[in-house]
Formats: sequence, C-alpha cells, structure tokens
Amino acid sequence: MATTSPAVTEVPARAAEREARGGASAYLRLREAIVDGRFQPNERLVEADLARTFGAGRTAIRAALVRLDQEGLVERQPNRGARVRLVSDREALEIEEVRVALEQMLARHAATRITPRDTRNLRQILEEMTARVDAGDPLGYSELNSRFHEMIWAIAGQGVASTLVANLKSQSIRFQYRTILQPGRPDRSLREHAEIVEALAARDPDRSEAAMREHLSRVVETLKQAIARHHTR
Amino acid sequence: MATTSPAVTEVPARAAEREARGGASAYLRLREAIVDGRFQPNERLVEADLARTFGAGRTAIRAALVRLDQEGLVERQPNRGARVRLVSDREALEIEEVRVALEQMLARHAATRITPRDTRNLRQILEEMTARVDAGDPLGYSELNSRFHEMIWAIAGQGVASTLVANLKSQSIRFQYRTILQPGRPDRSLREHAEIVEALAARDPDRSEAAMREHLSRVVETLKQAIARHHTR
DNA sequence: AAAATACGGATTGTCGACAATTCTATGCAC
DNA sequence: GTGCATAGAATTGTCGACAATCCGTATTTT
Repeated sequence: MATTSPAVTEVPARAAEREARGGASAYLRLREAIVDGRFQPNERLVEADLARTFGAGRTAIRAALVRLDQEGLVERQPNRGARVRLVSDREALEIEEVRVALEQMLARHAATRITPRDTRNLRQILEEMTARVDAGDPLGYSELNSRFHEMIWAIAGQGVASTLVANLKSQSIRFQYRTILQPGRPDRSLREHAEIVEALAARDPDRSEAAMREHLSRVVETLKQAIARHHTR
Repeated sequence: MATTSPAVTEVPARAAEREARGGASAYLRLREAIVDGRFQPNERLVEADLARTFGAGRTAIRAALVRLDQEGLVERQPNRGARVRLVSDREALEIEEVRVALEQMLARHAATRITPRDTRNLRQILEEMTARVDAGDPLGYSELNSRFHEMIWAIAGQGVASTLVANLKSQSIRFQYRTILQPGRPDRSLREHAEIVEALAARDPDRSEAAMREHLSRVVETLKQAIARHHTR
C-alpha cells in the first residue's frame, strides 16, 4: 500500500485468516514490517516494545512471533527473545534453487491448464515489462516480474506449491535487488520470459518446464556471481 | 516409539529446539501424537484437555497449536478451536507433486556430492529392501524406503529443500499405505531405486534427476489410481 | 591486571482469572 | 413435529502479575 507493491508477497494461505481487529492482525502487520525491511536483519524484537508499537497485547505479539518463527522470517531462541532472521548467502542460494524446482513444476502444470484469456494477460504483462526496460525503470520491472510469475502460479492451480514459493520469496526478498541490478540482465531476462509465454501458449508442458528452468537457472547463476563478487570485495 | 517407526519423520529444523522439560516439548509430543495418528483427522483439539494430557500449561499448548497450524498439521479457526487437519485427496496429490519436484532437485545435487561411503550405504539399504520384499514385509520395506530417501536428502546438503520435503511428508503420512499396498508395486519400486543408486554412483546429475523423477512420477500415478478407486467404490 | 563472582536491570516464560465467543440443549410458538 | 429464540455450558482469547532466565556491569579475588 504505502511503501512497496501490495501483491509482491502473498500471505501464505491457511491459519486463522479472519482475525479480530487489533488483536491478531498484529501478525499481519508485523510480517509486513519485516518483509518491507522496516526492521533490520538480526534486529532484536522485544515483545513489550512491539506490543506498544502495534497497539496489541503481549499475548498477540507472542503468537505472531511463534508463527513468524515457523515461517522462517524470525528466529526465536528460548529465553533470549526473537530477532529478524538473517538469511545467509548460502541459504539464499538454497532458497533460489528450491524456487527453480517448484516453478518448473508449476510451469509444467500451467501449460496443461492455460486458457486463451490467460495467454492474453501474460502477453500484456510482457509488453509492459518491455516498456519498463526501455524506460529504465528497474523497480517497475521487478514488480511486473513478480506479477508475471504469480500469474503462472495461479494458472497452475497448485495451491500447495504456490504457498511454498510465496513463502520462500518473502524470506529472500532482501536479496532480490542483487540480481536485478546486473548489467545486461534485463534484455536477456525479457527474452526468457517471452519464451516462457510462447511455450505456455503452445500448451507444451515439457517446453514450458524447460523454459522456466532455463530462465531461473540463469537467475541462480546471476545470484551466485553477485554473491561471489559481494564476498571478495 | 510404540506405534510406528521413530525416524520416519524428522522434525523440521529451526525454532527453539532446546526447550524446557515439561514446558514446550509439548510441541514435540503433540506433533508426534498427530503424525503417529493417535488423533483422528478432524478431531477437535481442546486446549484444556491437551494441557492435562501432556502435563503442560495451556500457554504451552497454545503456542504448540499455533506452530502446528503454521506447519499444516492442525487447523485453527478463531474462537472455534483447533482440529487435526484433514488433507483432502486433492491436496495429497498436490503434496506428492511438490515432493517429486523437490526430490528431483535433491537427487541432482546429491549426484555432485556423493562419496564412495555414501554409495556403500545406499547399496546396503537397497539390499535390505530386497530382503524385506522377499520376506513379504511391507511395513519394514516402507521404513527402509523412508531411510533411503532421507539419506539422499542428507547427501544433497540442501537444508532448505530437505526441511520442506520432511514437512510435506508428515502432512501426507496418512496416505502412504495406499501406495504401498498396490499389487506388483514392490518389484518395480525396487528396480527404480536401484537405478537411482546407479545414477548417483555414476555422479551423473541428469541421470539421477531423471531416475528420481521416473520413480516418484510412478508413485504419483499409483496414488492417483488408488484415490480414484477409493472414490468410486 | 586478569579472571572469577556477584549483583541489578531487562526480558522472556508461565500461570490464573476473567471476558468474549461459540456450541448445545431446552422451551416455546405455530 | 418443525422452526426459532433463549439460557447455560464449554471453550477460546486476552490481560496482568510474577517467577525464571539472561546480559552487562561492577566488585572481589588471586
């Protein structure tokens, strides 16, 4: 809403969605704050402080922290409190690898369920993405990129897998910018996305899976290099 | 311990492992009880009752339920309590599909990291599995089957992915028996496992991934049929 | 001076009690 | 007998208080 895009990260389904007003939406607000980067990684999350900040009781905050811990956004140590979890370079890579595996599968399924209407929507996003690249707007591009992938998840109609990727994404969101700012990436990325759309439109599962794999493998590769560079400097 | 195998499902890593005595190990014990099937699916989980049963306070039980909810083993509705989550046939299939995707990836990674010692261990498990089949012991076979796959996860050295599959497995554990009891399955399954070992031993990522995919795709297929049969009867 | 110890503040963990909500069963009208 | 309203029981949600634990600092010991 205010800061970044609204649909960038969907809240992982289940778990008492309809929550009272002040009470348990503490979870949602705290989550948003962390994902948006309003807390530093490794920053301590003191229950009493959070309770005051969010106008909730300590009980609610406590429940939220337990959830976020299980979700991997927060790290809780017995008697020592909670911190915003810092995902290491190593782990960020692992997460990305899992994402490759899952999105491959999702692409495969999407290919068997895609409708002409879906195809039109994907093509439109692709156009907008091109426009952003031409306009030199990496943030807008990144946002559309997210939309693109999320749309494929939706087409695939695999709730379990979609929830998992969404979850992983919110954990590694802090690393995203690294792969975006790579020089020469946008053009290539655009072509890769185009191929994905074509493969899906052709309703060809193997080709769709391969295209997605190709695309995301390159993202992983880029991330690897970025990390290596970041590490040796 | 009493009912089924002890190592069948590893507890998903993170989250305050060192917990006080009676206090928060409530989570572990409740989890085990659910996974072992000591609670019926959809059975209500009343906090006060659980607290008495496990000799813990309601607070601890509450935290445990929140965690289990996030984990997908329990379903919590505001003001209406928690139940053991019932995974639908549909969802069981989805879960299995995700498992295919993840284990494929894990096999690929394992192929690049496997040591001669690992190979020996895998071969040995394979032998024992053969023995179980010959002895007509499906439960023992199933247990070894789990060990086999878990060993590959360990070899792959991908903590994130491993945690996810382990988690998924505990959710769908109730469906396992359906695929096991399929006639003619054991022999074929055995051959598939053998091919996986060979591919890994050859340190061939593509072949390993393909072998795993082949194997698990068949499991999915079997599950599909079992569900269909179960549904139309 | 370095190490070990003891203290004090801050924070988490747990309990009991009460409010809020949902569920169940009874009674009443028709 | 069926449907609806209502009272009571059962259960969850939240708060405040206190105990347990940890961390940093000052003090003692060697």
